[in-house]
Amino acid sequence: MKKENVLFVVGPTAAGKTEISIEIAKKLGGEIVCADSMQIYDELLIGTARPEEKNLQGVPHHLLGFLPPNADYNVAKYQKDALRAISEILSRGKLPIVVGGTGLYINALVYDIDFTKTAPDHGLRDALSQEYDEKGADALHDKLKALDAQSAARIHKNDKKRLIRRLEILLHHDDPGYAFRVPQDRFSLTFIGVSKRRDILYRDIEKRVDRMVERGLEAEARAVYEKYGTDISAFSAIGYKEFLPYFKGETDIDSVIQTIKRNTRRFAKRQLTWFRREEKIRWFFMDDPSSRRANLEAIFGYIQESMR
RNA sequence: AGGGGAGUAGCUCAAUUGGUAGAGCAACGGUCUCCAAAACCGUAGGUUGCGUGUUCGAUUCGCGUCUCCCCUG
Repeated sequence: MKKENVLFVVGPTAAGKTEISIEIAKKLGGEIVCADSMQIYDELLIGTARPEEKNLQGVPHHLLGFLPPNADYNVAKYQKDALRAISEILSRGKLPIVVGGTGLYINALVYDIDFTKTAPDHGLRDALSQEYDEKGADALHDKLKALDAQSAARIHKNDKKRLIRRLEILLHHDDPGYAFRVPQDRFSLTFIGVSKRRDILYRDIEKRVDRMVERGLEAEARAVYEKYGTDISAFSAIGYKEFLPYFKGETDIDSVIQTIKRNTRRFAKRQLTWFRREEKIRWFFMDDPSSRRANLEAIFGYIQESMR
């Protein structure tokens, strides 16, 4: 039986994924599934560059702004939600187009990862965290080495979060051998990478941040801050957390804007690093707005060829 | 013009009594399987403005020169 097609549109922030994915959806009869860890939250509109309703052009979008900012969310939940959205879209005979720049969320759909047998144990995590702080990084890292040398080699001792998570899994299942990065085989996947030459991407990031500020980013960040405080994962979004010192009167707005630009640039770089590893991605560079049409044609061509 | 101060990494600045240069930011590479716009690791970069003198040895001291800043005219 022929596997069903799922299209992925990935790439760094500010490269133009949103616009292109809508064009693809219109042309191929698709529906979009958000794979962006911050655009899933409601009330973060400007700063996450979430497409506005009026710009969706009738293309159905899923998992976009569907959670309150104080929701407790993670990859495991995302995987479940996204897979459900994908099945629903397929059942309507439409093409699912997963669009976003959150590599981990993408991987939860691309690789065969079962989160259900490794549910988080917060008590154990706290205990391990305390042990890490008291006995030092080496102590926990040695512990991991004894249980699973392979993971220990991959996880740096200072990477507290992963160290603890890995130990958590191992202490719950004494089987250290788990398959890492095994491709899923339910769907036939096609990957479009949308990017720009580095200097152009950086320039466009700065322009976009300036535009966000003009559109009222400060007020939006303040509203989220006053309503939910800082202790929610949504407030770790770039474009929000940077306002904290400003709200406390410790710095001026210009330095906030500079920091947002800097953090966005760093973020884009990390995204590029992440996706660089995926060899199946076919990259398209949107450096020049005047060649937009030609790029779209090339993308359509590639999709057609790939999904045959 | 005179007096004073400063020239060191792309930027802002360090460098104990002279022992051939460090940090933050920026840049670049990488990791990533339940907070991921998070968290973490790493790399590179400088004829210390230029010339000259003293010295075993000069970013450091002397002289000259160029540039910038401040003050006075």
